[in-house]
Amino acid sequence: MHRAAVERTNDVFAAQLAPVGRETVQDRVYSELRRALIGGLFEPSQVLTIRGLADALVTSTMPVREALGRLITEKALEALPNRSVRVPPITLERIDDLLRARILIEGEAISLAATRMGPRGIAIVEALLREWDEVRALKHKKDIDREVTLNQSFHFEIYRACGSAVLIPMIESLWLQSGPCIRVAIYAFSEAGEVDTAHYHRSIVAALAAQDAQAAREALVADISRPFAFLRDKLQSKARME
Amino acid sequence: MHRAAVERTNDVFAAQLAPVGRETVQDRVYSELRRALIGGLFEPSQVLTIRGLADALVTSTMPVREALGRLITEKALEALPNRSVRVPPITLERIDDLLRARILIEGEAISLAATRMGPRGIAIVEALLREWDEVRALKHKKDIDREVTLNQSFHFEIYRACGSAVLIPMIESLWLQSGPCIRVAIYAFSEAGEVDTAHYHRSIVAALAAQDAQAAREALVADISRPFAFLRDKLQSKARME
DNA sequence: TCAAAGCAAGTGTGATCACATATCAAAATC
DNA sequence: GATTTTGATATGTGATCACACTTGCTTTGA
Repeated sequence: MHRAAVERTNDVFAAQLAPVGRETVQDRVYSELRRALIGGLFEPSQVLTIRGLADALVTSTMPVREALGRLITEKALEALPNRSVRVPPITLERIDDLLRARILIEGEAISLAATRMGPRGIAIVEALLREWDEVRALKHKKDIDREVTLNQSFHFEIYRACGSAVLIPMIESLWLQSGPCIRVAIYAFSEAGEVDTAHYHRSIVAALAAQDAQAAREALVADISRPFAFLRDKLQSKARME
Repeated sequence: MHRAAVERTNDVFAAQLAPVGRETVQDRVYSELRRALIGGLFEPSQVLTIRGLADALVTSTMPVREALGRLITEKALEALPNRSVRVPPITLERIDDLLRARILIEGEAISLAATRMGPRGIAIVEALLREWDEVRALKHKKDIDREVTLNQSFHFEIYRACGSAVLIPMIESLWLQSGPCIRVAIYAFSEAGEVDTAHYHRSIVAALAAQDAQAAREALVADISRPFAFLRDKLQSKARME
């Protein structure tokens, strides 16, 4: 076929056809497992099997085993000496360890973002906040998954502005690791009567709009510390009862 | 066989037989590739193929592809849109990004370690320093690999004392990412006449022995910043020449 | 009655095959 | 002679098979 003809063809369809994407099955499995982990769909200490997940995801074992291997290297899952793999169990030490790391790294990221996030970025996170308010307005239906997703978008929209290709994957890894814990904390919130989560987020946005890095960091620390503190108390009281 | 007979057998051999270990082929491949990456055996931008590595490591493709996948998720390698994988190229932004992250996280780790590392830990790192001096004494043979290994042991022996199961894997990931860059810097050192690396390490040990977290952090920052600064200058002057 | 042996189902690991795509050089076409 | 086409080779991906190990239950034997 002549070159001109090929380009003609491209021109005709370019506007109408969406790119079909080149995502592999493995990528989809990996993304799906990540989503499930961050969303807290798996419980701490839950054992996962390759064939079980392959059946659930309607694929063969191959993409699943590679995805599991990747999640194990980022400590989102844990390889037992039996060669079986499970969601890491919650311990007090792990909670404190995760919180400290998150404060350190996400605090740094938001400090950087405070000076680099333009009005356009601010507008986006403000829109996310409004969307969240709408979800919370119709309270009758506890759409926790939706809230988790919005919270994630809110935070990562900010972190993205820090412009670090090194820090952001680390934060993702930390969210992956704290996902199963956070889920427990969220359920605890639901039982205990929810505190105003939105308040912290509004403080964060205000600090970012003022380009006040220190205030943004402090508001963020308060925001991410709260569920961890909640979870910590819960675990301790449970430990006392036994 | 009766239980008593089994235990008799165990008693007889327990002292003589070493545990045989349960490492999989995939684990060995992964470790070997990590070693090569941290040691800078691969060059930035070098493309790696599954079958090529499998031949070089004398295994099949299966363990290699899973190891590559794991290294890609921790950003030690990079997946190109062609689906081929390469060692990430060096850019000025990436160097600054990596250095900032390393200062942040390794600085925190050594601060924690300063108060938690007992005299026993101090003795170990001092022994590593003496071993290093010996290697440097016979200077005629530039045993760079040995020095890289000793440097790694020195740093991670300290980080191990911080007691964080979250921070340490992150530091390993950062070393994996900066390995290929550092190798370039080390060669630059060799050409430019080496500055006294040992000085910084002695400062670190002194600060740790005095449990002075702030001084330890500052000495560490100086230590890890130096090769990055060197590499940075080298890249900039090369960029000017083109 | 109870512990030990044996068996069967389940699971992870590694090897191999089939297939789609990428790459690159030779050949063909203008 | 430059550009396109074509074909051979190389490479990543997914499926399937074979094997070893684990696990839990049943059967056996004292």
